[in-house]
Amino acid sequence: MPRSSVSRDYPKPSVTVDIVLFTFTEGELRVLLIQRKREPFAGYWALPGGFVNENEPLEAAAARELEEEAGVRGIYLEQLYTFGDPGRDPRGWVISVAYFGIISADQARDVRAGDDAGDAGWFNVYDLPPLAFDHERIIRYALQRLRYKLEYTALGFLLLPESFTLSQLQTVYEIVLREKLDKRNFRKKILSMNIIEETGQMRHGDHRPAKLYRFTARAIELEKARRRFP
Amino acid sequence: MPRSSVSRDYPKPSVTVDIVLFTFTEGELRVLLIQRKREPFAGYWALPGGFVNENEPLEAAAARELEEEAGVRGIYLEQLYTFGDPGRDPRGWVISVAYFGIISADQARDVRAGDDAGDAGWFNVYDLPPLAFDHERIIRYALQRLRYKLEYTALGFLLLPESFTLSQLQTVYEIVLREKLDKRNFRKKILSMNIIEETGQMRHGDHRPAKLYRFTARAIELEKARRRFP
DNA sequence: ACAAAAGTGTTGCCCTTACACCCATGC
DNA sequence: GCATGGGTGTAAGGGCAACACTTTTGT
Repeated sequence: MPRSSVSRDYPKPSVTVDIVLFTFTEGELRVLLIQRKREPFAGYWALPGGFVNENEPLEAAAARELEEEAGVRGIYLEQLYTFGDPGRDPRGWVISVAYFGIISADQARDVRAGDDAGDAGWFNVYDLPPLAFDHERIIRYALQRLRYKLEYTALGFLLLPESFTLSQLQTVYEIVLREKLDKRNFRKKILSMNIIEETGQMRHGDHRPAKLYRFTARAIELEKARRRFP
Repeated sequence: MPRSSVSRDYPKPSVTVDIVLFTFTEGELRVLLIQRKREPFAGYWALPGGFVNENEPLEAAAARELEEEAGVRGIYLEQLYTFGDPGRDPRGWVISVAYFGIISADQARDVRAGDDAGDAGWFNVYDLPPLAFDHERIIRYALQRLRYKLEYTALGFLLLPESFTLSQLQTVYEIVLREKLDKRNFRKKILSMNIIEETGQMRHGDHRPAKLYRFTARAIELEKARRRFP
């Protein structure tokens, strides 16, 4: 058998990107889904995504699809996994590079269905509608990654609005990790990381007002440093 | 712009797999490289790998390429990252799904150059020859992953022969992590994990004989459990 | 005044780290 | 007998988990 060469005329796969975009609103961890207009899986909900253009970096393709289908830009994205199992797309040989993204509750409000996509909507990740392709599996994997990142990076803040209370932050952790946390220990841990600071403002609700915090520039630098690779 | 569809005649990329296969022999952490016979980069060393066949699972493609180019089977493999930057292959649009693998010193001895590839050789990962494509970057990333796995999984054993001394194991850790470790603390830590057991044999060398250990079935189960996803 | 969430410290335990000497063998 | 790597224990410090009450506000 001759050594493979790019110039041969062997079949090539279609390559897509799919994005699992998380946010946290109304006390729920939610994923962005787009309702499919066309077969296969017309009417089903699916992850935003689409075909990669020639000579387009993969992450750029993910960012472009998010902008086209949901009208959002400047999102935190990282590569999740590449799915290439035969049969994952009934149309033929399609390899999908899945991305994982986080968007703040503030930004999530700007999401609108794009021109060339169906309706866009945010769904509770623990209560999803039937999904197209292998997208449920992709979301499960992304959720695992999100948990893991929350456990030992400072990434939780990307899910929240710019200023937030410690109780809100704790709720995010509890819902993502699906476990109850001790209030005092949680506060100690987060404060000792030096990644948040008081804004000086208070949030007034039904009861005792709560201090508002924001993430420090340092937290953002830390996360960038962690991403120096690849 | 119409929504993308598989049936359209847009260009498709070639998709390859590249495998970063590590082993540990003669006191060095080594990577398997194949010398290229053809342009581009003829004469350069490169990662084993090649084109994915139609409807072939990606990991199966990686395993097949390792067998074709190096004659080894049954290797531990996991997906590393997908590289798709424009210009990474001078022949055109090529997306590569990189895999990360570990092979024991025992198995590494069976490696031979495959029929359709150039010479195969093991290279010290800290002293690599000039590499084709972006393969140096891929190896750097794989090395980061290897370190990270060693720090909190029991995967180091895959690099060693079936039975080994604690000093050998410590050397592996020291060379992979590039840091000197305390002998007593290292032993305490490894033994407390319950992942190795004495074989009852001793290794006789120049000096005081050393107990030989093997990894327990439990260690292997632990690692499988960790891989339940995706 | 009361309901509800905000906020606050201490203790015990475990795990990690630092550290130095004797042992068994080959030559 | 000596050179060489093999093998062993302990103490101090830091980080993590468990745990309950007071404060502040809105109604």
